[in-house]
Amino acid sequence: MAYTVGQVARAARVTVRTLHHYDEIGLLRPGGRTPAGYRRYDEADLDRLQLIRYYRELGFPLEEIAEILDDPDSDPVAHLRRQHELLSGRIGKLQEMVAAIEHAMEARTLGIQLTPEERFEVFGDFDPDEHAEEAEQRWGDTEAYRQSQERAGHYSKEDWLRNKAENEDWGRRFVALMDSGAPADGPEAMALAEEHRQLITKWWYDCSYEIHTGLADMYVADPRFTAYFETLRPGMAAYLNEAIHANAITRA
Amino acid sequence: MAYTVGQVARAARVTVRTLHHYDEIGLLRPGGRTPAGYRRYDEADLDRLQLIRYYRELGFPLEEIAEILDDPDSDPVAHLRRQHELLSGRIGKLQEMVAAIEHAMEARTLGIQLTPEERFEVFGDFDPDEHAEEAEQRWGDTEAYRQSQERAGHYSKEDWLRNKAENEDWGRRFVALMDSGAPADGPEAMALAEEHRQLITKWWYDCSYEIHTGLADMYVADPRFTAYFETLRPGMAAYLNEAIHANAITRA
DNA sequence: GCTTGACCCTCACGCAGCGGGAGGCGGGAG
DNA sequence: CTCCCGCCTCCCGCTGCGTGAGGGTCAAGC
Repeated sequence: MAYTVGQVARAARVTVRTLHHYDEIGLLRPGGRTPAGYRRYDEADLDRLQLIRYYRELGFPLEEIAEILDDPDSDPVAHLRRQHELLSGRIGKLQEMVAAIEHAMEARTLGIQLTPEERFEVFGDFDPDEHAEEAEQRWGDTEAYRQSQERAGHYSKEDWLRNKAENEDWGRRFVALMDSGAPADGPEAMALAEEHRQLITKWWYDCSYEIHTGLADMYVADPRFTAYFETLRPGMAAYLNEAIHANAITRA
Repeated sequence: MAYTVGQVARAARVTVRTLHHYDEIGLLRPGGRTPAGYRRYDEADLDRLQLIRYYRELGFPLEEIAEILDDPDSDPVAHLRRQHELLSGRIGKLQEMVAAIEHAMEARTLGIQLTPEERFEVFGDFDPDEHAEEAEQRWGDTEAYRQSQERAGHYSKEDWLRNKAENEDWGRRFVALMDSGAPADGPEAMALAEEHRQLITKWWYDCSYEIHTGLADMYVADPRFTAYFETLRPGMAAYLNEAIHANAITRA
């Protein structure tokens, strides 16, 4: 069974030009040609093109793909296996990016300023030694700097004010609940935790129970977030953390 | 607080040249310059660069990023929100690709040939009508074609033979179990299901319980896979499916 | 006050990975 | 025999930087 460039292009969702290019640079030479010079692709070519597409999707340069594919030491299965790993890695990285976005959004709502490193942390590993030491000199006394910048955030719009009002209203009711002595895993605390989750969903993004517990853990893990809640009411970070977890468990 | 190009470049994990480029094309103009002409970046520039990096990671061209960022109708939060959605979408797509890879690997182990469309299905939506009708003419009578190609697979190597032997051994024992009249959710069936999972892990990729049940469902959903198991022993596809599910539930 | 080394500046050319068009041949349907 | 679509081979253009060349700058140390 042989296919023309156009057929292959449509099936593989690439342009004819791309196939020409791959032919030119020797990455994917069609199995043969017709007397008139038309390219004829066979099954083996499709196999190869499939692998090429996956490697491209993963960001490999064409030359490197050619090397990988022409390596006699790796059979077709090895490629699939490898791509499986690479894809899993990519997914993990993207999930980190999602977490970073959530972190950034949460920081904004509370008016907390992130350090330059934190903003870009997710974009790659860099020498942690270099970081730990240089950070102090390069970005100044970060803690003091943060304090000064805190709540200086980047507000905008009118919605923003309503959002803030709703948040503060929720905060007052939450503090009142704590003062009442109600348990953190009781129905009232869980109700307010749920309301918190829905406030996030309403104003920011679709906050699942999983994401919500992730945020809750950050509230007690990241000192700046902890500090924020502790200023509202001592013990609030831990109390809120427990309430969110209790809520997530019973609702999910 | 102002930063030099070098500082920003290190923090954001881009090159100085890239920042120069962004300045040139107007995508990211530094907040100011020193008397000597040195670029000085401020916090707002870092904010913007962070967004740029995320959009780039998502494959947006620079010009489009500029448009998006300079759109007065979308505040900073809207960007984060948007990126959150886009990232989630990307993750979903990659997960489909992983599933496709697993599908391809499984097809290979059983010597089943995929159609050209199936190979590239994951790379984008295309008109399903066009597909359903044209597929028949363009790729020939697919069912007959598949039959003829079945088991003509792409074998290689020596490991391959050992793998095959182990698989067949497992198959014999599984058929024997079925003949014994043991229930599909009984301990022996679950033990063989577990062994199946570990064979995949040993020879192909790390097969979690989740992936395993996904495969099991494919065995009864995709007629070609069903056919394969049914030739070994009528009723085997459904029986194996149940065993795998039972195993996954009790072990996980 | 002078050197040194790390950092900054502005051109300017180059390269990958195609996009897109020009100009021309091939082939099957009518 | 003609029409039209699909194929062919140049070839120029674009994006997103990499990589110097050639030359100023600034903080540190002597």
